[in-house]
Amino acid sequence: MDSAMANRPFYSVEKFQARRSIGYLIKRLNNLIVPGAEALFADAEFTFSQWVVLMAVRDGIADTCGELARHLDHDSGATTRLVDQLEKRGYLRRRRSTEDRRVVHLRITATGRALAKSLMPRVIDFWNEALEEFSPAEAQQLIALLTRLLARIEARTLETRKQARAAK
Amino acid sequence: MDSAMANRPFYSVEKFQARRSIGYLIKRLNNLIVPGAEALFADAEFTFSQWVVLMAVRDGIADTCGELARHLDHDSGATTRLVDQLEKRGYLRRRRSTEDRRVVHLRITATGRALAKSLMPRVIDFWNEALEEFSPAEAQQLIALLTRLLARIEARTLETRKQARAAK
DNA sequence: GACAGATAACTGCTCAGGCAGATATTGCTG
DNA sequence: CAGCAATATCTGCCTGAGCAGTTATCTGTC
Repeated sequence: MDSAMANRPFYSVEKFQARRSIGYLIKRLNNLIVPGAEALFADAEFTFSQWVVLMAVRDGIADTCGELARHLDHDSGATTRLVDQLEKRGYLRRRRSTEDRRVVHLRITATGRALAKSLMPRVIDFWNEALEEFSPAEAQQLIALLTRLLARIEARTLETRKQARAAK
Repeated sequence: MDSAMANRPFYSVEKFQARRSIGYLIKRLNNLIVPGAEALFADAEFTFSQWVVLMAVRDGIADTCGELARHLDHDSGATTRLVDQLEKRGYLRRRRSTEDRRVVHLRITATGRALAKSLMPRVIDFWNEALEEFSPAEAQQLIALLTRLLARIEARTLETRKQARAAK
């Protein structure tokens, strides 16, 4: 569980192979998972992004549009439109904050909660099937490694953006 | 290295948390990696997708448009246009096959090879920095786990598509 | 308390990428 | 060898998402 010490570089120009590149693997996984998940929601006409937003609000990961956009590394404009749709269909509700009148708080409605609950088993089954040949320890490890990598790349991204802003 | 035996389900409806979901982690990583990589190529006006295509052709992962689309789990129409751009800029070349006149073979040009070579160090550095706190064993493990998961989900996707086609 | 700078949400513009259909070619089957 | 299904590529269309700019609000400074 403890993080390792600094090492010499993992990749090198000579030995690099696309197939063993994490970026390649993640891109392909994403390209498969998104439509795969959307197929699960086909009868509800639900997008994977919409699902993620609904779950993020339900689980209290994000309370406002901005937080949502930051937590999902998503454009804030696109997030606004995503929330528009979910609100129009009655799964979320917007409420202007009283403390800071710029922000709009998001809350899942009873309908939204019911929908999330009814779709959840499909998602669970999808992932359990995908992980069928993984031991619990391996699944845990995969999640832990991805989480660490995410934190690392997130920090790097913030750093880069800060530099870009300072350059202006 | 050996794969584990069948287990009871890893996820359950009660304990599911978005933050611990592999789909969520992969989506976020993808959302960070794609623009991050594109920033590396900014001066070459290169897309991450274009980079992946160029590398796939260079490394012989794919020889034709169709293979490319399959290997990257990408739309074939979009792939055509990607190749259009890379060809127009002189990085790839199309050549109609003589054995099967439907297929168009792809080959990287000297210019394309030179570009790939010149950009490679940036990509290597990006990933080595991202993996700085991972031991070589951990990095290997992450790649191995992602590869297994990819194979699994890929098989499932093919199965699903076959069923969908049979239903017609 | 006026002004500057930051932040939240939203809107118009543009474009990559997915979907469905068109065309050319091949292979299979009777 | 006629006909039909499958395959490879390409094209038109449309949606989703990123970018830049707008408005409203807040915070900090002098």
